[in-house]
Amino acid sequence: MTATQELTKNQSLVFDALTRAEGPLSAYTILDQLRNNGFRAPLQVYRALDKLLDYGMIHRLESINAFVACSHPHDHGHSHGMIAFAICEKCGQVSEFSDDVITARVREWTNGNGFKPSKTTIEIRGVCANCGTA
Amino acid sequence: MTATQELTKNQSLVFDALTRAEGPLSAYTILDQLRNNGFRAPLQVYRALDKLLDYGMIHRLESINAFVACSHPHDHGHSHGMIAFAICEKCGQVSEFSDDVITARVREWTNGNGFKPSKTTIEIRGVCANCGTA
DNA sequence: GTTCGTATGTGATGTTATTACATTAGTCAA
DNA sequence: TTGACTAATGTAATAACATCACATACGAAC
Repeated sequence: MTATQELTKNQSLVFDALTRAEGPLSAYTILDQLRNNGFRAPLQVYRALDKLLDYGMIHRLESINAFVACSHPHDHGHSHGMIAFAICEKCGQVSEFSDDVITARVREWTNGNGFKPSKTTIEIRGVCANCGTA
Repeated sequence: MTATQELTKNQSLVFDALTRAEGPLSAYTILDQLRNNGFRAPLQVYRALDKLLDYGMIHRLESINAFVACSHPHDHGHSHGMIAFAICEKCGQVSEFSDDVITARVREWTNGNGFKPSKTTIEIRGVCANCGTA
């Protein structure tokens, strides 16, 4: 799965909504935006979100219960490491970055403790440069 | 706020419930455990949790909507850095650690990007050593 | 004792996510 | 073409998590 064309109808609608938004959306916000496209129930959104997460095309922001389109569309899994998110609590903007040192350091801990990681969440909430100076 | 004695009645009850548990509990699980102590409504739990979070005596695990007693009771704020959690998806056990390198690396990013962090979440979900070998 | 801040009690409501079950559509093989 | 299988979808109900609004009680300061 590498291109939007291979998505199903519902998956495309949800992915497009997230891409248009340029910021995180809750599942229910997506649902409301897609009512004109025939969406009636939360499950239609959640099912699409699950697949898009599988495909690495979107991310879930655990600390705010919202979803955002991946900002590195040509590197879906960020194959080399974990991703960190900086979430502005004023404007909602999300910056996505990955850091090899952090990745290595986390892996050190998990290796040293016999812990098999499946998913790692790194989320920094605060105020972005724009909102901080304004 | 440094000792359990200074907590209010509800705060003590909630904190004790979390301490007894030796693992994360959801707000509603705590509520159910405290019904015999006069708890009737979620807000009683959430208010106590908010305070305990303020005091640094407990942590909130964003990725599983649960709360856990701080495992470093003599260093409530882990004053020097951010805390990471390794959460076992089999047995629910949570390991808490802090890593200066990760802390520094995150701070580098935020400084470099003019981002003022207020709260940072690092949660590793996976399978702990015990559950992995069993 | 009045005032004020903090804590508490209670019901209703808001928000996020899942379960259960029915239906539709596509694929592949006999 | 039919049948069997799998993936996607539709829908209603419910579960799980969290907050709002308002009333009451308690304790310290004056």
